[in-house]
Amino acid sequence: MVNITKDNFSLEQICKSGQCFRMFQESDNLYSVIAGNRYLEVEQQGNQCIFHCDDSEFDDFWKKYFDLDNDYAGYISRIDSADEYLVKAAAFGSGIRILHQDLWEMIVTFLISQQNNITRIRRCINNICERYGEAQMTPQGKTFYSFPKPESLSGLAEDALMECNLGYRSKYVVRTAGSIVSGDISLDDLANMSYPEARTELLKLYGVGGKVADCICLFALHHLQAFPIDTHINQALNGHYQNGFPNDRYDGYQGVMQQYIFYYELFNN
DNA sequence: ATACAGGTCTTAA
DNA sequence: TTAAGACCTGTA
Repeated sequence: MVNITKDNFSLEQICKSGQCFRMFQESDNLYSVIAGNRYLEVEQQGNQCIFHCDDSEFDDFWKKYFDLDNDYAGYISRIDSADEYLVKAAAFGSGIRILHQDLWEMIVTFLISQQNNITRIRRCINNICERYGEAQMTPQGKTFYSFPKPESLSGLAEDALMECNLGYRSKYVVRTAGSIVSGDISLDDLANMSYPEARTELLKLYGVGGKVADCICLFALHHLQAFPIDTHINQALNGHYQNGFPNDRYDGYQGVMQQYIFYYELFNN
């Protein structure tokens, strides 16, 4: 067990924020997270958190996964006080963190996310994990499924994932898996690229456009300057930033602001 | 019923 | 180069 005190950290907000679809609310204050072959349970009450793992696993993996060493209070403090909308949005979602998630998982997840809703995206991810992932066992004897590897999906018929409810996105995922397995696109190379390089490279994948590429850059590669523009963000831009979002002011961490806006647009009544 | 979800691709001017 | 249309499917 690892017990920490942390401000600007909310499991509830992270779970709802639509960046991770392998995090589940088990009860009021208890959440579970699957990342690769790892399974974690975390409890939170106020700013007190208990991670159900040992010190070394926390230090080696989960601390980075939850971006716990980053100064989110600092990001919030630098918000233009004249920007009432952003001030409110950041206050509303002040416990959000940009997670460090697996690159391949984020590619598939955000291929599936397009023209889709969060509830259904969760179901799609669960379906492909149960159908094509590997069954794993927690020390407590609970079964969970790992995320399927590219090799597990690349050989499928292009419409095979429609049985997992992916709809027309099935062929995007199957073809993209093929691009990875063939070596046409290298996950290792992507991980070592700058934001503009990685974004350009990701756009070569079938089904990946600008918005999905930005989500992958933000949630897997941790390029915090990525600013995915979807239908909700567009609405906010039209309503509050008719001269465009002030990227210069938030240079290098626009992605954090994007998450506050996205979360506010979705969940503020 | 009908519009809409964390869009992208294809085709036609 | 830009602009409509098509696309799976559950939810409200």
